[in-house]
Amino acid sequence: MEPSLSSMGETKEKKKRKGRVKIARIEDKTSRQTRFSKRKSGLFKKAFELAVLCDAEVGLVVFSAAGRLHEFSSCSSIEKTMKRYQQATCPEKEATDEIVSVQNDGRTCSGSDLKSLLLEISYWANQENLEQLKVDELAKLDKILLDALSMTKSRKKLMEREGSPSTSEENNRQR
Amino acid sequence: MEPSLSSMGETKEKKKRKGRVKIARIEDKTSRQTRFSKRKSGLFKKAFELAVLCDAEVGLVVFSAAGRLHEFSSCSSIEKTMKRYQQATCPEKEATDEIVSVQNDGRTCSGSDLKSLLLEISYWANQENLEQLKVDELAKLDKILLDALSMTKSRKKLMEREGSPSTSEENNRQR
DNA sequence: TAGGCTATAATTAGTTG
DNA sequence: GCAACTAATTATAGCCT
Repeated sequence: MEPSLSSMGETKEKKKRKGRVKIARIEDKTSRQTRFSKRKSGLFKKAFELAVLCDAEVGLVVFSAAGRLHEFSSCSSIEKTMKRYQQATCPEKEATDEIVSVQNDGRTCSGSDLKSLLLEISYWANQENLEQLKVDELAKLDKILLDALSMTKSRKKLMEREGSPSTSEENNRQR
Repeated sequence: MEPSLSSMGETKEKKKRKGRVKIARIEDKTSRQTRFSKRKSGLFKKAFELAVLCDAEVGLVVFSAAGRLHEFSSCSSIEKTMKRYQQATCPEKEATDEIVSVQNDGRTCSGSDLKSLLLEISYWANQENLEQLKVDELAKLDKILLDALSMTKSRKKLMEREGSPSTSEENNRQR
């Protein structure tokens, strides 16, 4: 079974999966396509199972890197789910798209909201020209990361001290 | 509720999962909610991984049995994905444009690592119970933030050394 | 190119605190 | 009802046909 080229300069084995899968863009096109096909099947299966097991309504839309559309819907159509989605989110239109406009001047993030920091980061993640950030942009991103980090840090400390979350938050629907 | 194991010297099975999971509506309400919570997390994670690994655009909307909305988007907003979906499914418009088709292709790889990290962070931003992260989850997020930070740091250093504001060497493969 | 195989990684059902 | 743990199932990366 062992073909040739066993001259590996590596110190370790190179046969089976070496360790945990690194979640980063697969550069090899063929491999990426294969992975996409397999993982898409898996994702759809999971979506289906969630819908059936838990009596949920699931709408799922996926565009491959090549731009091809794949969809799954637990009910008659995705559009139906989408309408419901819009009704649920648009009694008052806010958030979502507005994230973009949250430009950080440096002190807006008073540290009370980790989520908004992370959302801000996700804004940067979607920048097309991430590779060509200018120095000041980079500095901004840097600061946000630092802020988020200090927030997780302090929260961790808090939890260790208390030993219990003790967040008796309401489970009722917020909006 | 099983009091305890009196005689566990048996050679047979313990009383763990008995067999494959049957995909059918979970009747017990408590159990259903628990399963929902766990599986929803899993589904979102898979969606996120597909997006990053395969450079896909994923939009996911879930309504729980109780009618609560949960959403995930690999880009800034689900609505964006939805617009693309509608364009893709309604060819009756006209063939005016091929806008949708080539949007994310041909990105450079130098920014990919940072981008992946930021995307990973945006996955956390989509977590609804961000306020109540568990210790190990918090640690994970922490690590990602640190990674991203070290990456912005090193890039900043690189830029300072070169003295040019941007695109010194990237100019070649600007496509 | 796509489908199968298999060992290993990852998810999760069931339970306990 | 959530969080941690464990065992068992399930998904899948890497090969191979």
